[in-house]
Amino acid sequence: MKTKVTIKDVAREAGCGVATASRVLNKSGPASAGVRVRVETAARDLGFSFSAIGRALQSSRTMTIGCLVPSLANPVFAEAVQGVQQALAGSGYHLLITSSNYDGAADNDAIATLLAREVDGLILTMVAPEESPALNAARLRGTPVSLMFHDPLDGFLTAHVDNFAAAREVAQRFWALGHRRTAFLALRFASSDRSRNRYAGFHAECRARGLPDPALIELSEAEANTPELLARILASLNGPTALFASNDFLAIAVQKAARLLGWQVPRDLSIVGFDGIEIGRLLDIPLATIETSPEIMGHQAARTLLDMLRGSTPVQPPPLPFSFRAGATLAAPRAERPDDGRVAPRPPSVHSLKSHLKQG
Amino acid sequence: MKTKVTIKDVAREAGCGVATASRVLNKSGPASAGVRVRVETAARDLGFSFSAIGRALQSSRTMTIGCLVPSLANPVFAEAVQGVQQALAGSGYHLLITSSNYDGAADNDAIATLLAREVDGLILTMVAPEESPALNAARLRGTPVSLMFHDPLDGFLTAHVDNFAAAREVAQRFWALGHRRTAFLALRFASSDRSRNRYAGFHAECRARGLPDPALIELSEAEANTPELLARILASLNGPTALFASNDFLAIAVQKAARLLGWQVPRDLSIVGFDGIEIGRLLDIPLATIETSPEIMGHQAARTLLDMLRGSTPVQPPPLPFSFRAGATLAAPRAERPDDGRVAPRPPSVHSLKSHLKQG
DNA sequence: TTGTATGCGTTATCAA
DNA sequence: TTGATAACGCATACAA
Repeated sequence: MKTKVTIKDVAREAGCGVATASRVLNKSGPASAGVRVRVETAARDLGFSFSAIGRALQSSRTMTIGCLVPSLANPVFAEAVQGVQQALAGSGYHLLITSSNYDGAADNDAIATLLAREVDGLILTMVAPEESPALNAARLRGTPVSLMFHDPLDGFLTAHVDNFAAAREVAQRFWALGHRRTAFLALRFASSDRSRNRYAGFHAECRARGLPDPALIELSEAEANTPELLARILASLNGPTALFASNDFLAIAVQKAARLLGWQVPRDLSIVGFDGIEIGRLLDIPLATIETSPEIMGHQAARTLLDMLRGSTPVQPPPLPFSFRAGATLAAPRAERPDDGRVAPRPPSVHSLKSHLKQG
Repeated sequence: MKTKVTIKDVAREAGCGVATASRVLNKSGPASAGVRVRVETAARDLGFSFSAIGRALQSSRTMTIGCLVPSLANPVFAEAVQGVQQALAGSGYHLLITSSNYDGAADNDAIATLLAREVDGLILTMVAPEESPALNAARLRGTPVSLMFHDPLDGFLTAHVDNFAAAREVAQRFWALGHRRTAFLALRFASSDRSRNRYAGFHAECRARGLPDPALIELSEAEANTPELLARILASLNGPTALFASNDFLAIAVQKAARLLGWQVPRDLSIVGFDGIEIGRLLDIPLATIETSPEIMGHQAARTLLDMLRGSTPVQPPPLPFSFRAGATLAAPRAERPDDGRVAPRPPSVHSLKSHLKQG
């Protein structure tokens, strides 16, 4: 019933010493045929299974890997975790998963907890990896760390896509279609190096093409989740014809908001997202987006970590590929200015256009 | 430094015994002011933190809870896990998360592994809880178990919604709008008690209203993910005017397929989903669905488990509320047909299901 | 081939 | 108020 059966019980039942039982069950040493069967049947009869605790204490390896992501509710991270799990399957390692809810302090707590559990390695996506005490503690302690989603950092290896380059491609495509006034939409811009790098690339390419700097809009949770609020923000912009959303959810939300304003996508506003979540394909107007593979990212991060655990010293892998996924949310702007006959209520005068567009 | 610093190191540094150091750091016993500061500074200087392993071995409690879900890629489960995490926050317990990928065998392996880690409790959503050896092992061992999503089972407590009743409500609404020929769409029907119960409720209410039995369509992964294949299946049906999809993703996918056939939703086909995922609200045609709260479900499951761990013996909580979320995918059928509801050789319902049908 | 004894990090017991 | 020690479950060095 409530009794945990240990190797000692098995040994007693089999009439041998614990060392012998251990050797038999682990196939780690010699044992006569006789005692072998006795031990094995005893183990089976008693329903014995090894205690990971005892093993960990003795071998100073827990065979556990700690994984931290900002949120599991975001399918991008959930998929990455799936990729990690898959890469770990059969390796003997198991995953201890935590999420920080995009909270930098929780981040550090979580890592500290994982370290206290003596995880053998860490796979992390953090809010602020740059100056994390916990990350330093891990390094000090000699616990291998593999990052996901982050751009290359310091002495850490990371599985990532080139956010900067991907964002440049979006700008390039906007430009090629004839868009001139653009906007960049982000949630948690300040706390996400991904968002920042995407904006940086977008901005850089706009400059390179001679476009005005994109309008940068950072949304609050409330604004992102309430189409009416988002619509108001959209309306206050200087009539961009193309908008780059830092992730696909925002891209979908902004479409909803545009609809509230009576704008048609892509006629009145082209939209491109980021991530390439599956649902984007199924929408009435399939979403144009940068397609990445979080699952492969997780897979790569896990493989890198396994390499470290195996004793080798892997090098920083190149960025994972991304691809532009065409979609009906992106098209050429409806008409050449100056006289854009959009019906939507919006305040801009021609003058305010140039003066208002500033980088953020 | 690869050196793990233990309480022994702290004691040596502070010039006291390990017991004293333990008492100070745990505030679990008397200690003179002098030794207290010495221990505390030593611990800080050395960067000491307790080993969860050592603690677990000594106290036979790991302060870890094992959690198994079919997949983290499904936001419904991901949200539930979030709810679990939230309920556990501050309780001192941490989560060991695993997923089975809807594989019944992996299910059992996963639980066995969690038990080997001596988790203090389990929060589970399984493929086949009814006859799981691992689940029995947990019970034998005395490890508290709390289920999520499953309907009440045997001697286990579960956080759930009344799938049967929710599905009846869908049928009732179809009926009230004048629909007569209906269909039920499911993925992994055979391996999901949720799907089965939803069909059972839908079927029962159709009967109760005098409607023909709904057509039951079980999709393969490939069919669910390929609009063309799904369209072919839709076309082969007997012209249902209303379709109940076992989850929101299917409901979205089937809209895409309908569009391929030139059908308009809801004019030619009404669609209702299940789960109430957020994205459904943002779609061009907002999805009518049964809204549930996986997060609250996870929260409840965790609280039930915490009660058990605290030594009380909670009772089975009532089903969590669900609500019908209106959406533009549901409307009255376009026109009445003369042969309404009782002509035409329709594809028979799967007979083997009848054994699963619960009474209303 | 086998069994005994030791140590892993911690806490509880108990004697000082 | 302290500290030495046993115990937890396991693997292993070493002795038999």
